[in-house]
Amino acid sequence: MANLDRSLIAGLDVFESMTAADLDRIVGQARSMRIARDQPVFEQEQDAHSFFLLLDGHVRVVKSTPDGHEVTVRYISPGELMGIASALGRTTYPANAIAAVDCVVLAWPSQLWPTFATSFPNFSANTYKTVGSRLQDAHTRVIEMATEQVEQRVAHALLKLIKQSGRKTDEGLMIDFPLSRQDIAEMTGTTLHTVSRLLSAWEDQGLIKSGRQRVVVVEPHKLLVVAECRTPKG
Amino acid sequence: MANLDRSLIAGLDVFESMTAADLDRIVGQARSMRIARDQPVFEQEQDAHSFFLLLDGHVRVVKSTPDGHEVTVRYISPGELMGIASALGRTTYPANAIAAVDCVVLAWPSQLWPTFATSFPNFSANTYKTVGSRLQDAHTRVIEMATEQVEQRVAHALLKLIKQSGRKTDEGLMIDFPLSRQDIAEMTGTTLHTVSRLLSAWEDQGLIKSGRQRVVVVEPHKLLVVAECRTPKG
DNA sequence: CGTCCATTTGATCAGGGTCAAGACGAGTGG
DNA sequence: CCACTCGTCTTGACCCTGATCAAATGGACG
Repeated sequence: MANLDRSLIAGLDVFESMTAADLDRIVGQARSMRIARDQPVFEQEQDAHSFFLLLDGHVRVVKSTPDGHEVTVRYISPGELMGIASALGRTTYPANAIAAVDCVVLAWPSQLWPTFATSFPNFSANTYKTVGSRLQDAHTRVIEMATEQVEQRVAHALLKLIKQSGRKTDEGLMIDFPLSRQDIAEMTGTTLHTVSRLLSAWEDQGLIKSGRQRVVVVEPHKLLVVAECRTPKG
Repeated sequence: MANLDRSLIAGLDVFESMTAADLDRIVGQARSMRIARDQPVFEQEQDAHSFFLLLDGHVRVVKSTPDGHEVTVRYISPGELMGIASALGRTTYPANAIAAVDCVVLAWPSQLWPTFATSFPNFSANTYKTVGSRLQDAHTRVIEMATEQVEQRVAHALLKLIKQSGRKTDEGLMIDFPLSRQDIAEMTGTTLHTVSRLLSAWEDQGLIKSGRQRVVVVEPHKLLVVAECRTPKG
């Protein structure tokens, strides 16, 4: 619980242009936690006692519907905030956050937020900028779901994932956490069957390589052509 | 441009628990504008010079895609903020805002936001609460698009509209601004043809009455049954 | 009275969901 | 080290929802 150093968070976007002293004050009130793969960081409808910063790993944010569907809202990468319900006046978390791999997170009690917001206006502004871009992302997804074919949505989803979590390998850009066909289906509003067919077709065309819970994009450029292909409705 | 009184905004959610003096200071820096029906309040990609409060009327917020699609993000009702890009660190508006009927709005220059945020913490917190619920709405729509049939999405859309803009009449709850089949289609990611067929069917069943750009929900309860009907995928 | 736009309705058809079955690979326990 | 099991992935066949194409109807307004 001790020995947290400001070097953990210095350099991250949300802490941009803050003094070392402020970073110390912030980090000093955090506790760090390890979350094992497939374990929740926080859960939908739970009391939002803390907000979090992902230091290492990848977290999947999923909303469950009453009728048993799961829709993946986004993946969180290292350096990103999550569970910031308190900054938006909510008292419960709106979704489940599941560790896609073993993770390390920092956690602050939610009741610190009002103090942080007034004491560190830069931090506050950067946080709301994050919120703004997530709102933007959500609207983009609504638009994709409304106007694009499944093939384009899946292509866009893969491109987004390699942009935010792509790791260069000799074969191409690998998504560096386990990602099943089912996971992709939950991101794009389709079924694992359709995703499987699409990935198989793309593999035949040499656009990607894939295996069990693993996807490598070999030809991002050509995949982008698929994603932007105009065969819309309307 | 003068004669703006705090009574215009007192009592609105976003100005909850603020003093008369603060309301005066805020309203004193606004200018009021009339926007004629079908005219823009602000436009996508434009420099976000101002943020707005809708005093009277209804505004449709629409995103246009490069390939000519239009997706309606939400309708704004009197008392709601809009164009608050500046509060989220954006410099341009993310969407078009079109007056669905003749409107009256208050406008503040965007550069006032940082001052407002620090001077009126209640106003700031309430604004971010609004942002939070819009993020929530956006995610709800993603989930609807991913898991529901068109019929259920259209039913949900109508129910949302009567909840936020329903006016009681002797026939039922009327959506009190012009709303075409095309408008409903743009909210739900379908076509005007499908919407027309659904509304016709519902009219035959006595759930609604409708006409040119006009929808009255006669049996909200039964419509809710349609909206919640479980015939999902997965 | 004529024009324009919103709406209705029918016919067709394909994208992709559903159902079904099997193959593959990883981890486990004997 | 091997057999077994379980979860992921693949692939085929079928069919339904809802998009597309086409055309007619009906108000509203000048």
